[in-house]
Parts: sequence; C-alpha cells; structure tokens
Amino acid sequence: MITKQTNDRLSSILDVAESHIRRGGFNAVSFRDIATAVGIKSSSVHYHFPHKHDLGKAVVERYAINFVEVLGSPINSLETPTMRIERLGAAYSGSLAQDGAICLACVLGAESAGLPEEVNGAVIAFFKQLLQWTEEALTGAQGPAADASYIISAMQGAMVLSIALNDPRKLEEAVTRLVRFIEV
Amino acid sequence: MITKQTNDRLSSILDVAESHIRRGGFNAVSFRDIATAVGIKSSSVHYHFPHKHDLGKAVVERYAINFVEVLGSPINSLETPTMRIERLGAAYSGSLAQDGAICLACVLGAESAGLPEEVNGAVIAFFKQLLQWTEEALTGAQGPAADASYIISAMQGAMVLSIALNDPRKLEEAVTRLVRFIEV
DNA sequence: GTCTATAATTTGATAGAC
DNA sequence: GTCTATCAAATTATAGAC
Repeated sequence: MITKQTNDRLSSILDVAESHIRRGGFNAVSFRDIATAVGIKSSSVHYHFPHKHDLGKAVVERYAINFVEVLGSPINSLETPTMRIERLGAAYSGSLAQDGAICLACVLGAESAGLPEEVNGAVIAFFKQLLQWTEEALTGAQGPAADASYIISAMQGAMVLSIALNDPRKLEEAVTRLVRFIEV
Repeated sequence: MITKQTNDRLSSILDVAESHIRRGGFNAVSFRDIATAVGIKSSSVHYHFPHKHDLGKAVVERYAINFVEVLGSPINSLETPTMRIERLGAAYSGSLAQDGAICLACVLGAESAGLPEEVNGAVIAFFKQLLQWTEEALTGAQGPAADASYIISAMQGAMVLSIALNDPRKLEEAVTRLVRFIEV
C-alpha cells in the first residue's frame, strides 16, 4: 500500500529528526544526516519538507500530538492530582531513559531566540498545551507545588540537569519532591 | 598598552560569543558572525581560539567565574538561606531582563549530547560549582524547597519557559515560590 | 595580532530524469 | 517519491604577508 509506505517513510524522517534535535538542538540536524539515517537521499527529504523550518515545525507538532495522546486527558480520569503529576513525571523519566534525550520543547525553548518563527510558534503552542493539561490535572489541588508553570519549570530544568550531568535521578528526585508537596 | 588592548579584544570576542550562544545554542555561532560583530576578520578570531571548542570552553569558563563572582561566597554572608536563594534568583532574573537571554549552562546543557567534549566538560564543571554554591547557601535550611538540585532545576526550567513564552514572570514566580518554601 | 587568500567540507536547496 | 547532479552560500580552519 502506497499510503502506508509513505507514512512509514515520513515517520522515519520525523523519528530521526526528532532524535537529533532532542540531542543537539535544531542546528545539529542536517538534511544529509537525516537522509543517511533513513536510507534515502537528502533531496528526498526535501520532497517531504521543502524547507528546514517545515521539518522542524512538523517534528514539534507530531511531538505535541503524541505527548498528549500518551498522557491522556487529565479531566476524565479518576486519579487524584498527585497521581496525574506523577504520571507526567513518569512519562518524562521514561522518555529520558528510553531515548536518552530530554523534552523536545525544552531543547528548542532554550534556543528559541535562534529558531525560525515557524518552529518557535509550534514550541509555544506545545508549551501552552502542556501548561493547560497540567492546570486541569491540578484542579482542586493545593500545597507549595500546586502550580502548572512551576511544575513544568521544575521538570524541564531537572531534565536539563539530568542530561547534562548524566544523572537521571535529578529528574526523579524533582518529580518525587513535586508530587510530595501537592495536597488534595 | 598592548596587554590592555588584547584583553579588551578577547573580552569582546567572548562577549559576542556568549551572547550568541545564549540565544541560539552552540551551533548558532560562527567565527564570521563573531568577527563581524567585533569588527575584525574571522582569521583573527582563530588566532585567539584555534578551534571552535576552544572558544566554547573559554566562554563557559569565563561565565562560571563571573557568575560566582557576582553571587559572592554563600558562607561568609550574614544572610539567611532564604535571602541567598532570593539573590540567586534575582541574578538570573536581572540577567534575563538585561541580556534577554537565559543561563548559558542551561542552553548548552539542553543540547549537551551534541556538544564537543571540551565544552561539555566546562558545562558540567559549572553546574557542579553552582550546585555546591546552592548547597552551602542552604546550610541549616529546611522546608519543601530546601534542596540544591531541586532549586537549580526549577530556576533553569523557569528560564526556558520565560524565554520561550516571552514572559519573564515565569521565572519570577518560580523564584518567589521557591523562596517562600525554604524554612530557616 | 590582524590581515588577505584560500582550502576542504558541509549545508540548505533546486532541476530534471525515472 | 526517489534518484543524480548540481549549486550558491556558509562553515571551520590554515598559510603566509605585514
């Protein structure tokens, strides 16, 4: 099936691009590197994404969709706010362990002043989506850590420390601490 | 004076390089961009820093020295732990407002997997230094936020959110919250 | 220390055949 | 959709004159 194969190739390109960006930032990716890793030529990557910002935007948008899909809705759940934030932290911890890379939006957010507008817009949209999810997850919660921006900040920063110092416990400890100081 | 002029030029190069890196990451800087901004040729930049990782390393090391110098020693002070962390947060907030850029180590830490070893080593050294400063600053402190790694994580992440969403209050609010939950 | 000149490589991007 | 071929520009880096 043509459609299937197209999707697979597109996914492969996005997979490699996401992986590279999450490890070294937007400027650490090149069409050639991606093409080689996928097993095609750089001109074929250009066919799917004419400009580099098209590729970057697509990577972020797919990341955003996948992320919320994995997390699920925070409203329909029977969990407590504490459990939801714990799940958010587990998602990041698992992602850090499995991919050996931090949140895509964290890397791109850190270098946002040097990004194409199209990519930046997608990053901003993702962060707003993530903040909204966290706000909803915190409905009815209290305590020192019960604030969406604060929780996201702590987790993003802990990922930076974890990857820079090669110590995943930085993230785990931050999540533990956050979760502990959310009261229902 | 030759020495004076040399130092000024060297400082200018490091100034421009730091500014560019803090805005767009390590790969967003080029010898030509730096040279143009300083008012010299790229080969002259190579004279001072043969390889790009030499430049990157020097930028981080100077940043580390300046940072602790601005903060001062956390031990000889008569301040409470709360006041010291507040001062750390103010340093970052002021730096964000003045330079329009986040912490150098945060940007480079986020893309650490794509950095030259020499630069990475300097970033790790800076983070360890910063964590040690914060640990000493927290001597005798308690409460939900009284942990060096946690505090640094929250501040670094809050800077990412602040710059990505163009809202410096993210950092200010994080600092306020952290400071509020350190008990002496 | 800075310059000119230049090399070698990489990069984002396009044209056109299949 | 993918390929070959190619391009213009940019990048890191070096050699040698001043």
